[in-house]
Amino acid sequence: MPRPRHTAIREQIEGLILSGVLKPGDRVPSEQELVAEHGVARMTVSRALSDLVAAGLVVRRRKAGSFVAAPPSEEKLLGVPDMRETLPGHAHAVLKRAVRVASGADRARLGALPKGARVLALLVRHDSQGVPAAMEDRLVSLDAVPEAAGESFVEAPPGTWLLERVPWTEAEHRIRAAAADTGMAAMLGMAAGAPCLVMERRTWRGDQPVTAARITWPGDRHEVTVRSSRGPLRG
Amino acid sequence: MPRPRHTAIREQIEGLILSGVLKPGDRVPSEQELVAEHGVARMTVSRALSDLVAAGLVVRRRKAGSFVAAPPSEEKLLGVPDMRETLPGHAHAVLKRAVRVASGADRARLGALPKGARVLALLVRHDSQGVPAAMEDRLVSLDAVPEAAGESFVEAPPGTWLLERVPWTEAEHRIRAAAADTGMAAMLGMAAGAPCLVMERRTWRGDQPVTAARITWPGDRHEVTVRSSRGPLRG
DNA sequence: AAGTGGTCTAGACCACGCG
DNA sequence: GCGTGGTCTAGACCACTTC
Repeated sequence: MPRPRHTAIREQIEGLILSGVLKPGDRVPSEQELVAEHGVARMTVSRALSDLVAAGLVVRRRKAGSFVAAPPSEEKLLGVPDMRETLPGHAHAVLKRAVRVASGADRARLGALPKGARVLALLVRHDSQGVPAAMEDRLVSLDAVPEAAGESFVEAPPGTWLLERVPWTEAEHRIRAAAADTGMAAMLGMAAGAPCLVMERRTWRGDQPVTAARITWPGDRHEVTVRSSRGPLRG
Repeated sequence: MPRPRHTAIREQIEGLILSGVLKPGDRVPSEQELVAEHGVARMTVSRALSDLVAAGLVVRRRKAGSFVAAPPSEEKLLGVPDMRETLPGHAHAVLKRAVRVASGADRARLGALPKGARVLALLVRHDSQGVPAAMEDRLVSLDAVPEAAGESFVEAPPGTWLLERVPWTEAEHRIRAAAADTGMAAMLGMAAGAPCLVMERRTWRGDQPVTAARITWPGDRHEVTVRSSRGPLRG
């Protein structure tokens, strides 16, 4: 069986979700509909849908149907929650905002982009109770998220905004410690040379790069936590 | 169906693995044997075994049978691979080694331990090509891993040794940046006050704490990377 | 009440790979 | 070759939840 039929059915729906045709909350076909469409037994489509549940792409509710799942919160992505949720009294300010054709450096950060692709570059300061808490330096691929070009990110910071809209399949985080340079120290209200936690996060939708963010926290004011368990089981 | 039968079957085998009755590489009953034992259809036990594959506890090979999976490498646990694999020319030295009744501080680090439980405390320096690369400060619960009491950790460093022997189900990592104090700076051959990456890792087997490690790297010589993808699918 | 998913059965055929 | 797992079928009964 080179191509299990449940795999084909799963991938078809997966494609609809990852391509954005089906958005979070949208209904996906019921088992009966899929049985009729593909001419297979119900257990076969049930397996396809169960696998999508295990992948976190779909949630199923009896009587209601199956729906595209909301993307996992940044909280679950890593222990770097939505800034708005962890930082008490969170506020943010967009310091720079530019749309440009991706430079070589942009392509190095974001990954393989087509020549001439446009990106949105953002510099955001996050405050907690009036005190600077983190700097966020972010690139967004406008190929992947064209609607970001018209967004001001005044209401929701870019991380939150993106996670609400763009399904991702792969994420990479690189975390290191670095001494604050004078510019960073000034923006974060700390001594130059003091330790900072620097996280670079990149996310993809399939093979397509979505966004790359470098977030810098004063070392003594933040901690990243990652929890893992062996294997989420199916629903 | 308050208790699906495939769940009961899965949990029975899960228990054998997590309790250590079945060790990595051991054979688990074949589908036929489980069918006979539980009096269910083959698809039902197949589902139980598939779920164990998804959880990473079991691997299945046609004709050969199903086997307890090798625990994921530290590499996969987080991007903090086995020191021996990433650090070129790795060597390690056990600087301190003590068995003691868990102190209050030990219990705080390791989590809920019975009163009077004994722990193994280790201080290990990791070198790369003769240069100090990281310090490891570790506690091991001797309730969870009694055989650690008689181990010298000369051949394999404790992280490697533990991962080869103890199946874990939960892991937590906390990562922060800190300035090196004078003692740490001296041991790692760096300037006092320079940024360090500090990772605290704790692992559990079920509810039982297994080990807690605090690993400190010079900030400019190491980076932690975490890769996640949405949902491993079943095998 | 009716539609949906969750589970289960008792078969079946096939692919793979160890012996 | 033959035991194992991988997939699939065409039914079935039940639980849950919305309608």
